[in-house]
Amino acid sequence: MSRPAQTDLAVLAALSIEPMTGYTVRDVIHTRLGSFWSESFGQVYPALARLRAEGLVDSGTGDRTGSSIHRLTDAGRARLVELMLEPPVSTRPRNGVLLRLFFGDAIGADACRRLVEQTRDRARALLAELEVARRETETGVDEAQRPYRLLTISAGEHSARAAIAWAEESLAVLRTLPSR
Amino acid sequence: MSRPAQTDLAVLAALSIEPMTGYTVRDVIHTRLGSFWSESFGQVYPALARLRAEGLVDSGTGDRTGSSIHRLTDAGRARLVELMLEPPVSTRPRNGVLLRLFFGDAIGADACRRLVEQTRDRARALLAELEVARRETETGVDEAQRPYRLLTISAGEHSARAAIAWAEESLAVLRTLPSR
DNA sequence: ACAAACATGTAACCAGTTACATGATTCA
DNA sequence: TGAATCATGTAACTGGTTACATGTTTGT
Repeated sequence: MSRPAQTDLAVLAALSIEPMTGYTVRDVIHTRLGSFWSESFGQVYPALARLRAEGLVDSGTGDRTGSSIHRLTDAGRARLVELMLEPPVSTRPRNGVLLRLFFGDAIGADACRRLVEQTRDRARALLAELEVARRETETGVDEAQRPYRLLTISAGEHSARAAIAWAEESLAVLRTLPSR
Repeated sequence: MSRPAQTDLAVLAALSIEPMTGYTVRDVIHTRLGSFWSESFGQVYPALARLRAEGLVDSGTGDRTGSSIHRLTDAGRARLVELMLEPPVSTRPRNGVLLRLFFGDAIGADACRRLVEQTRDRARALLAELEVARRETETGVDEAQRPYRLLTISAGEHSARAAIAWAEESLAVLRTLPSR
């Protein structure tokens, strides 16, 4: 995969839902894909300019003064499929909580407990969000897309439930260790 | 957290196990923390130079010509604790598999199935690695550190098992969808 | 003798965030 | 009227990877 093809993919994919402004592209990515993807405005706007220059999106004037609505061209749709079929780029892992727990003896069980509790609470919050997303998807999404969307929600649910189970087990262990 | 404090933390933490060369620092991070952390040589060597300049590590000559053994100073040990107690920096999520599955309708169930199978196979391989790590940790690690190390192994196991369960469920769903 | 592993470091590049600068529209 | 949201874009920075360049030691 060439340049910031990751961002290109996400932007083209967002536009495949429907034509929208750059602001909305970022917003859709943020709110709908937020649990597994992210883009900043600083990425989205240059990406749109690049994609427009390559003829992959076509930008018309939007509702407001100065705003533009971007829509996929046929070439853009083809490029989207092309990028989708490329092997996913896996970013190197960087889990600050696990790094700290691995060397947890240096800060003691109490400090570690707080980290684990935070992880658990975030997983719970995510699970609650996913519950909402699941309901919305089961009613408000096109039948062809629905099973795919549900797959990603299910991934989040499995992962969040695993995190909660791990956190609870870990807290039980940490309570038996010296607090430092 | 200031400059590349993430890398400083990982390097100082590695050196807290025992004094070692830069090469070994990277190797320890790669092999022992590999499932949740990563550093490249291009990060480790400049970090060591910086930490040495700040008096946080002390570098003596190693076994080979040109090699140096780095060890934590008292200031380095204090800095390590300081960094460990700072809130973990969470990197924004970027899961290429879920991004593709969300828009899976564009490439069809067959292509998605391959992605899910790959995810499942990787999780299985990780689980096997963690099994080895668990055995090594249960026998070969200092009693004070052992429970903390096991916590991180357990996190990997929970997450891998969740990924496998999700993948199997998802494959069942995908088999019912048109292949495109 | 040769390959693999150990060892160090730099330079170029790239991906991505944050902050800044600016302004329009909507709604309470 | 003022705050929140919608909207666009740039610039500086930073965190990180990859590739390059170089050489030693160990083990087969």
